Amino acid sequence: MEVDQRKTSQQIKKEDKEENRHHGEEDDCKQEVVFHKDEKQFELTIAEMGEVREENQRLRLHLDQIMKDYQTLQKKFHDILHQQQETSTTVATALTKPNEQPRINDESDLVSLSLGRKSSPELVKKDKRCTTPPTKSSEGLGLGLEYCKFELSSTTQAESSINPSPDNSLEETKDEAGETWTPQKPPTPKRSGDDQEVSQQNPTKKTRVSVRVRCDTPTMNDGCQWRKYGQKIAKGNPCPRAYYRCTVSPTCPVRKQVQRCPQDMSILITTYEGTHNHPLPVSATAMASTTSAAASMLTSGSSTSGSNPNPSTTSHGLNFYLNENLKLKPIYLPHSSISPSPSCPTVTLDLTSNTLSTSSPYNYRSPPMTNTFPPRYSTTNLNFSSLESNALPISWSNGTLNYGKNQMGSLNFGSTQTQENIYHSYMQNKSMMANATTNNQHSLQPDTIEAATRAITSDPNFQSVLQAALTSIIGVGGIGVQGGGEKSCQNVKMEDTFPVFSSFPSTSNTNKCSSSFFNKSMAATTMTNSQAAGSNSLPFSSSRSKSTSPENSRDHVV
DNA sequence: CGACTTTGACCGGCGC
DNA sequence: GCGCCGGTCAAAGTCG
Repeated sequence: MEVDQRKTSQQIKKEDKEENRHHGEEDDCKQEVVFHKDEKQFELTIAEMGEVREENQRLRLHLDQIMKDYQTLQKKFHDILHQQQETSTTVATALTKPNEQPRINDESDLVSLSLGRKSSPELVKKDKRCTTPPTKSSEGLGLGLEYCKFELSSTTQAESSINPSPDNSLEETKDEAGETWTPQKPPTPKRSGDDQEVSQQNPTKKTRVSVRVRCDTPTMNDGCQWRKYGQKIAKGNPCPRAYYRCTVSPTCPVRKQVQRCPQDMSILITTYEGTHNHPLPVSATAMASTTSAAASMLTSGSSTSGSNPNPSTTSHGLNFYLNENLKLKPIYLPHSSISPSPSCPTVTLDLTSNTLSTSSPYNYRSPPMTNTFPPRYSTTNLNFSSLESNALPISWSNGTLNYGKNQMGSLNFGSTQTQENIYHSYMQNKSMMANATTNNQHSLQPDTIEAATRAITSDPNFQSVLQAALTSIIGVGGIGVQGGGEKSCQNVKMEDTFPVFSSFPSTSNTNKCSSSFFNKSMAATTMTNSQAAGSNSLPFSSSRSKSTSPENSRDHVV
C-alpha cells in the first residue's frame, strides 16, 4: 500500500515535471517557484506517509498483540469449559436423584460473561463438540469470559436466582420439564406467567443492565433484532418508555426498555433484561456481552457486598471481583451504589459524559435525577466517561485508545500495561478497598479514584467488557456509516478516524447512536448536524415512523 | 400477506 | 380493599 502511494506520488511528480516542460518557458520563474512548492509538498507528503506507515505498523503490532491475547483467552476459556464439563458430568453421575440443588448450586457458582453467547449446558456441549475455537468470522466476539464465585456467602444462594444469565436456569427447567418451552403461551390463563419469572422462580431479582448512551436516535443499535411490544409513559418522565423483545429467537427471554433521560433528552437509557439463549449476530455480541458481563459484575458485587456488615447504607463503591485465569481480581468501582433492598439489581453502564458543557448538565447520579428516579433497586454505575469535558476525549497514541484526557477517563484497551502494573494496581486497589471499607468514606480522594480507575482499566476482563461495550457503539458505527444513508450522525467515519476499529466485529447496520456518541465525544465541530437531525427523530412522542425510525433499518437488519 | 408498530386494556405488585 | 403504576397482551392498523 505504502509502496503504491510512493509510486503514485513519484508519478505525480514526474507528471508535474513534464507538465512544466510542456508549458514553455514564458513564466519560468513562476513555474520554478511552483515547482519548488510542489516538491516541498511532496516531501511533506512523503514524510507524512512515513509517519502513517509507522503508525500503521504500530497498530498492526497492537492488533497482533490483541489477537494473541484473544487466542490465549479463548484457549483458557475452552480449557475451563472442559474442566467444568467434566466436573458437571461427575456431579451429575454422582447424583442420579432428581434433586436439583447441586445443579442449581453449580449454576449459581458460575456466572458467565458469555460475551453474547449463552453459556447454557447445551452450548457448552456444542462448544465441546467443536474442539476448534470458533472462527472469528462467524462468531465475532465468541470469546467467553468466566466468572467463578469463590465466595459463597449466605446471600449467594439468593443471588443464584438472579443469575445474570437467567436462561441458564430457564434452560434447566426446560430440559427437566422435557417439553418445548413456549415463552408467551403459558398453559394457565395466568397472564403474567412470564417465562423469565417462571424460570427464575424469583421474579423480583432479575438483573438488569442499563446502558446510558448519548444518542439522538430512537433506539440504540446493539445488533440484535427487537420487536416493540409496548409503550408506556412512566410517571415522572414525559418521554415514553418503549418495551422491546428480542426476536432473533422466539424463545429468547431478553427484553429491553428504551427511554429517554428526562433531564437530558439526548441520553438514551436502554435497560436490558435477561440473556440471549441463542446465537447472536456478530454485531450483537458486543452489547450482549457487555450487559451480561456487567450483570455478572453486579451479581458478584452484590454478593460480596452482601458480606458487608453494614450494607444498608448507600456505599459509594462496589467491589467487583473479576477473575483472570481463575484468580480473583477485586475491582472497586467508585460512585456505585447499592440499595438496602435490592429487589431488582441494576447495573448502569454510563457511556455518557459526566460533565457536559452544552446539552447535558445533569449526571445520572446528580440529585435531580435521583430525585426523579429514586434508587428503588440496587444500582451499580459503571461510568465509562471522562470526568472532564468530552470535547476532546479520544486520542490514539501508539495504538492505545485514551478515552478522556485525564487518568480517570483513560481506558487502556491494549495490553500495553504489564502484569507488574496490573499487580501494582491490584495492590493499590486492595489497600484502597480496605480503606473504603474501614472508613466507609463518602468522598473519595482523587488519587484513590485514579488508582481505582487504573485498577479497573488494567483488568483484562474489564477491558474486554469495555471493549465490547465500545465496540458495540463505535465499531458498529463505522460500518454503519458506510452502509446506511441515514442523515444524522454520519459525519465521522470511524474507520478513518480510528483504524483499529475496523478490526473489531462490526455490523452492516447503521448505528447513528454510535456515531452520535463519538461525534459528540470527539469534537464539538461535528455535533451540530447530529443534534439538529437527531432532534427530529427523538422518540419523545410515539411518532409512527417506519421511514424515520432507524429502528427498522438498524435493529432488524442482520 | 407477513412482519411490525401502535395503543388501549388488562393484570399483578405495591403502598396506603 | 383500593388505587396507582409498571409491564404485558393483543387487536387493529401500517408498511413493504
